[in-house]
Order: sequence, then C-alpha cells, then structure tokens
Amino acid sequence: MENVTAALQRDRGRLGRSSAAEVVADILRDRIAEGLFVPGQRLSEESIGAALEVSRNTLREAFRLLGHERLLEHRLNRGVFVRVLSAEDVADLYRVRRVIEGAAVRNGAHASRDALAAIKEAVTEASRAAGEGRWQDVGTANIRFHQGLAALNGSPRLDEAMRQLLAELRLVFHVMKNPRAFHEPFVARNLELVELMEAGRAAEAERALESYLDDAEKLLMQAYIPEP
Amino acid sequence: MENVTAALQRDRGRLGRSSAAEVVADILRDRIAEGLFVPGQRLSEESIGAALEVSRNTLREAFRLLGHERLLEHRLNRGVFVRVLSAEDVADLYRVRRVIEGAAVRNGAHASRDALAAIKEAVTEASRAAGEGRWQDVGTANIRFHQGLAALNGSPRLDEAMRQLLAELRLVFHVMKNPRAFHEPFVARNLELVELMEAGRAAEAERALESYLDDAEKLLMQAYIPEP
DNA sequence: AACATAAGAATCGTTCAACAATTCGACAAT
DNA sequence: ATTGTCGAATTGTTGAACGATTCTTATGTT
Repeated sequence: MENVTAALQRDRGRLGRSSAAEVVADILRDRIAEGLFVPGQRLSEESIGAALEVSRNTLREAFRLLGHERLLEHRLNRGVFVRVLSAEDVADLYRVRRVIEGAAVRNGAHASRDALAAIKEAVTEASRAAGEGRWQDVGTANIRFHQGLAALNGSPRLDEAMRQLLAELRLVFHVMKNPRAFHEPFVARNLELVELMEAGRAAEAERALESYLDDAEKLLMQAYIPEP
Repeated sequence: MENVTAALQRDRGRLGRSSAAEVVADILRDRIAEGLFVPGQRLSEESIGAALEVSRNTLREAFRLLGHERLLEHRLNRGVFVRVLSAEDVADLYRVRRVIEGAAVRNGAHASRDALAAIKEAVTEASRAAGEGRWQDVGTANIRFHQGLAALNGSPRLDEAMRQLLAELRLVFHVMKNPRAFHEPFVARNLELVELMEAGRAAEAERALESYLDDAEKLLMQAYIPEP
C-alpha cells in the first residue's frame, strides 16, 4: 500500500497544477521545439487565441512565461516573436554548457551506476536512430544525452536551466538545413565520453567534453553565420 | 555616420521597453527583496491591483513573470504567495553557486584587471558598512561581490541566473533574525578570496571558495532548519 | 465537547467587450 | 526620393461579468 500511494504521489502534481495559461505555454513550447513556429515568426494574439480557443488575456499570460524562457521575444506594441538567436547568443549558450556540463563531468566521477546507465541509454538510442537515418531523432536523443549529463549535478535548478538552454539551442538547429552533418559525428563521441566516465577517468572525460563543445560550437557557427 | 547609428543603437533599448506588467514586476521584485513582503504571504490580486492602480489582468501577467523567477509561488485557485524556501531549496542554491562561482574563479585567473577591481570595490564597501554597523548594507554588498564574481564567466545568461539565485537567497536571509552573525564573518574571507585571484593563485582561490560556500551553507542551515 | 456537514462569502480563473495607444502600409504632396 | 498624412490593424490595458474552487462560519449530530 505504501508504494502505491507513493507512486500516485508522483502523478499528483500533474492534476490540479495546470492553469490554462500553463497548458497553452506547454503547447506553444512543443510547437516551437518541433519547428512549427520558426524563429522570427510573429505569434498573433488573435489568430492563436482563436485557434486554441482561449482568451487574449490567458494567451498573454502564456506569452509572458515563454518570453521569460527566452523562446519568445516581446516587442512593445508589436507583439511576440519566436526568438531569433544571434551568433553571440550561440556563443553564450556554449559558455553556459561548458560550465554546467563541465561541472557534471568533473563531479560525475562518483555518479551512481543508474544515472550513467540512463545516459548510456540515450547514446544507444541515438546510435539506433542514426543507423536508420532518422536524423531528427538523433538530435533529440543527443539532447537527452546532454540533459542526462547535466543531471549528474543533482540540482533541480541546473536541470531546469539545462532544459531551457537546450530548448534555445533547438531554435538554432531548426534553421540549419543539414541536421545529419551536425548530429551524426557526435554520436560516437558521446559514447566515448560516457565510457571514460564509467572507467573513472574523470580528467580525460573532462578534456573530451571540452573538445566536444569546442567542435560543436565551431560547426554551428560555420553553418550559422555565413548568410549575408 | 556609421558610428552615429552604432551609438544610437545602444540607446535603443531604453525606448519603449516597459510595459505595465514589467514595471509592476520590477516594483514587486524590489518589495520582496527589501522584505516588505515576507515568505508565505499571500499577494491578493484585488488589494495589490488597487494599490498600484492596475487591472487584475495586468497584475496577473506580472505575477507570471515573478513566478517564473521562483520568487512567487502559484497555487491554483488559491492565489500567489511569496515563496517559502525549504532546506532542500537552500542546499540546491548552494549546489548551483558551487558550479557557477566555481567556474568563475577557475577561469577568472585570466580575468581583466577591471573586472577584479569592481569585485574588490564591493568588498571595501562591505567592509565600510560593517565598520558602521549597517548589517543590511553588508549583506547587499556581499551579494554584489558574488554577482561580480559570477560575472567573470562573461556570460549574460549566467549573470541572469546568478541574479535570480541571489534574489532567492535574499528570501532566506529575511527570515533570519541575526543578519550580523551571518554576514560579518564573510567580509574578510571575500577580501582574501579576491586577493588570491589577483595574485594568480587560482587553485588556492578555488579551495577558498569551496570552504566559503560550505561554511555559509552550514551556517544558513543551522539558523534555518531548527524551528519545530 | 468534538466532529461532520452544509450554507455562504471571498477569491481565483477565464472570458468578453471596449477603448486608447502604437505601429504599419498606402497614398499624396513637395 | 523624401517627407507628411491618413486609416486599418494590432497590441496594451481596463472593467465587468460569471463559473469554479477554496475558505469560513454556522448548524446539527453523536
């Protein structure tokens, strides 16, 4: 009986915790992540409110939430737009990744076997998707890999920060024409990284992560900037 | 002509950047920081809306912003409350501090002389305030010290994260009865830390920060938990 | 007296309609 | 080609309304 109530306790949060504004924010967040809304696009209060059948006021509350997550940009008297990330934004995202993921790898030496297994699972999933040419899924699995990596810090706040960071990064991925070229090369390196950690070779893992992030950032910048 | 437009570009941000909801959020954030609103207190839509002379809808938008910053807590159908931090929250805040400030100190070895000077300025201000018994101001200066420390990462996003983190911490400070006991001992240690960094002794600085954060967390926990 | 229950008040969640303020595009004037 | 002007469209903000939920209080039962 104890474990039953404990199990239900976890689902409890989903129940009364959702106001309309939060549900709308969840929906819009998903649509942005999947690329239905592209960077720079304006989100009209009237059309979206009509489509979701919520009032403008409720929609505006949802916009505030997503604006605070940096997925939407509020321009006074002109509406909200899907965020367009600059090269400087990308650089900053990688700055933050080095700090958060770097700390995770450094302290993750004494990570639980379970946590590492969850991360490895994401790698094998990415590998499988790569084998079947589902590059979109490769990207998703890779993101889950890094989310799991950050989770080694054991901090809910850092988990949340990482979630937002990766959501922003997805905005950049979507403007890239060739997802394969960007995601494929890193599957093997993710495996290498987690194996170094399993072996307890923390210093090497840290260096591997460093070079991983350096290369990923460079690749992204290359495909990102030259569009005059 | 080029430089003229570039100069004006910098002023662009000041124009029209403030909707009523954002102004209200700024005001409420200040009031929470200064302790006018205490943790656990409910913020009535009606009374606050009347006092600030804004509509409920506008106020709710502001509430959404502050809720996302973890300063307010939204309970469905019961309103918004000033956040009450648990011991686990405090532990998590210090987890994040170790990651962000730790990275700052580690990479701050090659920090600009200017950035270090700004940090040192915060220490001397804290020292002056301590000499005059203004413990509230000591706390404020200490916060500015750590904000400056985090800024060595050179990342706007980490700066913002640090701002929010310290705002949360202030919620904890306000429930403590003896601010002097908590803030005073750390002024000297802050100075020691920045001097180690100036001398380029990064490893020692990192260890000093570690023990600083350990002690601060313990002290906070002691004064925080035992209230049955 | 303690407890459960039900009626009532208060507050939130959401919608709707209205209006002022601002932006944007088209068109005219110079 | 630049500037000025007008009107349409959209956002910013307000106020009122109503259902839903919670809190309070009074009532009744054991």
